[in-house]
Amino acid sequence: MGYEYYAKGKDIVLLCEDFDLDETLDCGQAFRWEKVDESTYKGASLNTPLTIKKEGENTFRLFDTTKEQFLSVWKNYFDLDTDYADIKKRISCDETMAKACNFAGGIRLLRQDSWEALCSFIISQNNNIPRIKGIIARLCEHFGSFPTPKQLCAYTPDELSFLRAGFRAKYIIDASRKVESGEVSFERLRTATLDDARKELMTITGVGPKVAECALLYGMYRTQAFPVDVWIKRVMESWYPNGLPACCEGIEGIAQQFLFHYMRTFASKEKDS
DNA sequence: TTCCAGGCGTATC
DNA sequence: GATACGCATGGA
Repeated sequence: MGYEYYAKGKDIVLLCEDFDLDETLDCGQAFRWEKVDESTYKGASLNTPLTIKKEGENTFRLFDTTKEQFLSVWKNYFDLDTDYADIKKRISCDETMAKACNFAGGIRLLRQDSWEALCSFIISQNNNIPRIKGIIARLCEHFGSFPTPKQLCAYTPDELSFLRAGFRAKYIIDASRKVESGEVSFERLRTATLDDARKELMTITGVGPKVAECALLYGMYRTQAFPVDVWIKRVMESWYPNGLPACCEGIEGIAQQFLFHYMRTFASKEKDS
């Protein structure tokens, strides 16, 4: 288990199992990654950019990355200290879960910045992925990197019209104000009960049950959080009418990632045939 | 043209 | 507390 890494020139070479770039970076949990060729993604976490390329089976290159950057940013972001082989083994307690884990075995739950994730999922509501990515790209371009709550709360919705975020502009401003003032505290959200954390997030205008759940799972690594969208609704209706199996307890959100991917591909194949 | 996209706020009952 | 409807924008 685990991973290894070493510096090679200006880059970091990473040896890591259970890691697929498409399944992890292009699956709707993060919106700043762009596929630049068959094996390479370019993106960022907050203000740290990265180009990462798959160079071989379980081998990746992180371009222009120091050991310090790798240890302080990317090791955590890609959740490298978590043993996904062990997780998949644990949650493969019935045929459906086993198939889902086997189908997209390289999914990892990213440990994204809390603010960046909250902001991104506010933008995601009633929206499609290309547009979500466009709005976030314009946001980062305007501020030079992902804006802090302090930077954003100085703006009015009109001044953010360049984002073309529509009715969501006022929502991200309200979020920035509540985070900046401490009315919403990520430190609290990470340690509070899940229900208290949900309630606190939903004091933000434009944050309902779905966005709160996504922020908790993708931005605070609250692995019990379980966002239910149309795909997961289908999963539950057709495969788990009585809820997820007990082996998923505590990591329902990670199980959700595997099931989401499995159902989407399953459904598109049904459509083709 | 109309519909829809990883929803939410508001009005109404 | 349940249900319908509008909402900005842009691609299909």
